[in-house]
Amino acid sequence: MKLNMIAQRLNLSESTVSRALNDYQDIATETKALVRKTAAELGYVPNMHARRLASGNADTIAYVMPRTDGQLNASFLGELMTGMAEALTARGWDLSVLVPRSLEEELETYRNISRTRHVSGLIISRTLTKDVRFQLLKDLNIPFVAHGRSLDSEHAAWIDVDNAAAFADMTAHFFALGHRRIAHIGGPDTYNFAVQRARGWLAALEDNGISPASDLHEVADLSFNGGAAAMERLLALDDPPTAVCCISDVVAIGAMRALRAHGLVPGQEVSVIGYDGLDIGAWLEPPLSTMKQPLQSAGQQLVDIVTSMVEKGDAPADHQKLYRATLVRRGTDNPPSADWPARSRSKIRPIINKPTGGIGL
Amino acid sequence: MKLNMIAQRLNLSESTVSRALNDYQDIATETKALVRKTAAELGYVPNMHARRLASGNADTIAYVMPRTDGQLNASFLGELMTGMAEALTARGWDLSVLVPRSLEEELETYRNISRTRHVSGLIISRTLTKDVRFQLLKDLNIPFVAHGRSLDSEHAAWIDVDNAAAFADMTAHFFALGHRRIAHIGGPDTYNFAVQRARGWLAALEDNGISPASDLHEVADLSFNGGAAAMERLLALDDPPTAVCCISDVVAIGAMRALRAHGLVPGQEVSVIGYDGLDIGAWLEPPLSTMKQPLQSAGQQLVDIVTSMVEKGDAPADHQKLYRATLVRRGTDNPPSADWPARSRSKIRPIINKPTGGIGL
DNA sequence: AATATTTCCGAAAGCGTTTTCGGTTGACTC
DNA sequence: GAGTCAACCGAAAACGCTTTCGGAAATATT
Repeated sequence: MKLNMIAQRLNLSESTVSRALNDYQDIATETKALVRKTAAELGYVPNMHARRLASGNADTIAYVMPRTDGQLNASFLGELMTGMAEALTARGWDLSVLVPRSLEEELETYRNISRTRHVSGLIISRTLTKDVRFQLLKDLNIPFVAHGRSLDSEHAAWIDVDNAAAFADMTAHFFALGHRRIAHIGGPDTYNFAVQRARGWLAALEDNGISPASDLHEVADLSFNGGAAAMERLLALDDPPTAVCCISDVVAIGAMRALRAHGLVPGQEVSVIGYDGLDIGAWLEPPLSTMKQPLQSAGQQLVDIVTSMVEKGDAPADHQKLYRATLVRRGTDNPPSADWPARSRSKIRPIINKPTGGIGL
Repeated sequence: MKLNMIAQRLNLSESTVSRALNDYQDIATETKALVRKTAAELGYVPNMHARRLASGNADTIAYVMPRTDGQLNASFLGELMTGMAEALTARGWDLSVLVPRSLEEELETYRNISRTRHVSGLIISRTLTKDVRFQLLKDLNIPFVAHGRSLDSEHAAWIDVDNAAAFADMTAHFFALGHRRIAHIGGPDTYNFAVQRARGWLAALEDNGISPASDLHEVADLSFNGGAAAMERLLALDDPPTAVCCISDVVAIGAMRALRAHGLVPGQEVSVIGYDGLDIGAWLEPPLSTMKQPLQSAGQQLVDIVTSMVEKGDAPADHQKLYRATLVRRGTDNPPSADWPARSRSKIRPIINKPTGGIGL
């Protein structure tokens, strides 16, 4: 089952067999065929370590998993990883997973990789507005592609959703439905996508001749609780919004809870649209409208890009792709209600809003 | 940055340096210290491929990701992988991910691994009642640990939740609340956990002197739709249940939707408890009660087990661990309602129940 | 017909470790 | 003071493959 066995059997040299299997041009076509046939017969599988040591290529792509901020960014994760793994195994490459505990550890890992080259390329995600990784990876000369842009990603490879367009669409949709007080619950602007989404919302408002009221822009933790808290603040306004653009479905779900806590029905007094297209949204009461990004193939794409950079030495900047998210109307986006905000506004009071804690059996 | 450089610098042989770094007993303590110091100074990092080729150890654990049945087992996935990755990097090992497209492909992958040994151990999950992988991996002599048991797992290493106990607890809890018509929405019995959970439910019924009515045992797809459909069937019964034990939170959420579609409120006319402890459950209306399994550390555990089997050659059967799930009461488990089932039973009719499909913008 | 080109293959030097096997020392035993 | 043992280290052979280089045979060029 080693290379030399198949060489012996055919009275060829090891090197010839090796080159035959690797499709070198200086091997006769029929020799190649012969070698491949007997290789298959003998069930030959090359030893990865030997191959990698000799060639210097690791044939491995590492996915840098975001340090879980606790969130279920996860439904996402499964699809993404499946896509990556499939694309890689089709090529005979390995998928490795890195879960750095801190930024410093992450950067240190990158430095190691650049030394040993035991990973040929990286896929990073959860990009920050200002993200030092871009510069470091470039300096270290490690091929990589980012899932999401950054201010520092100009010369890097990335795929991303057009966040601004998505939130502009979302906002314009609310406008078309008749809404005029359209709020936005965004995220910390260390996340680049948070900045972009806020920008899209703002642009759409201005395009439609609405002067954006700064009190309609809330910043929330990217969590259920964060969404709930932000919505509380919006409801406490003198002139609360009739529609809310939420930075994520998770945040939107928190916001829905806050509405209910005040006896309001999402999509009735206050319309809500989330972002991510989580399946679960369809099963809420009422079903949550959302923007869905096409990430079924994102994993594939990312792998294609980074392998191509590794193999063909493609320039990073040749690989920048922007996708559009599409609106999925499910139930929480409707025209504004006539009797909202009601006269009896005094009834709206902040409410402590925590999910019911678990009680052990 | 190679081994020989640090050897030259110290006037030692490569082999001495190597053994020093690997803590061999036949190297003077002070020599070791010296070697390690200069290794650190020079920023030496061993070449994985060379090391692995020479030693024959791959120092890599592969996680076999379940072919996504579409479900959001994903929040789960994130936690699990984080745990595994952390435990492995602490040891300097790699985490690799396998996503086989079919069973046959999966088995073939295992055969390859047994040849090349480019993976030292496996972590498999989503175990089936009758699961051929156990026998094959044993025959191939590949160290592995399963996340979940099987009929074939007697001589294998595994960690699992006590599914039977969990569903017995759940059922007993319903009984204590006063319920007597307690249904179970289970899964296909190709999944071992489905069998165990059904068994737990059944056992608790009998323990409490209830003769289980076979019409109260539904089998569902492990999906939102599956849960909804199963609940529809239960509601169509002449004597519908007052409480339902659901095999998963996802199924439970589908069931809740079905209840609402009939104007019923989960936890009022019909109580519902799910399983998995998904965070999202707390944000439903009403919040879904559930059984939570302690999978925070499952990844760690799995890695500990499999690495120990690889390194110390531990016997698989020494590593079998059962955990208990705990009830998290949130809102859908309450005493039975007096006026249910109502006399006006004729009102209950099957309803086509699909989530509102998305409409593009 | 002699030379120049291809076409195809073998030899051999790596790739950077690990690991076995002896071989020197110096200390210890009697 | 010869022999025995430890303690410590170096030489060298793997590990299984890739890749460069040169050479022989076959073909094309003039």
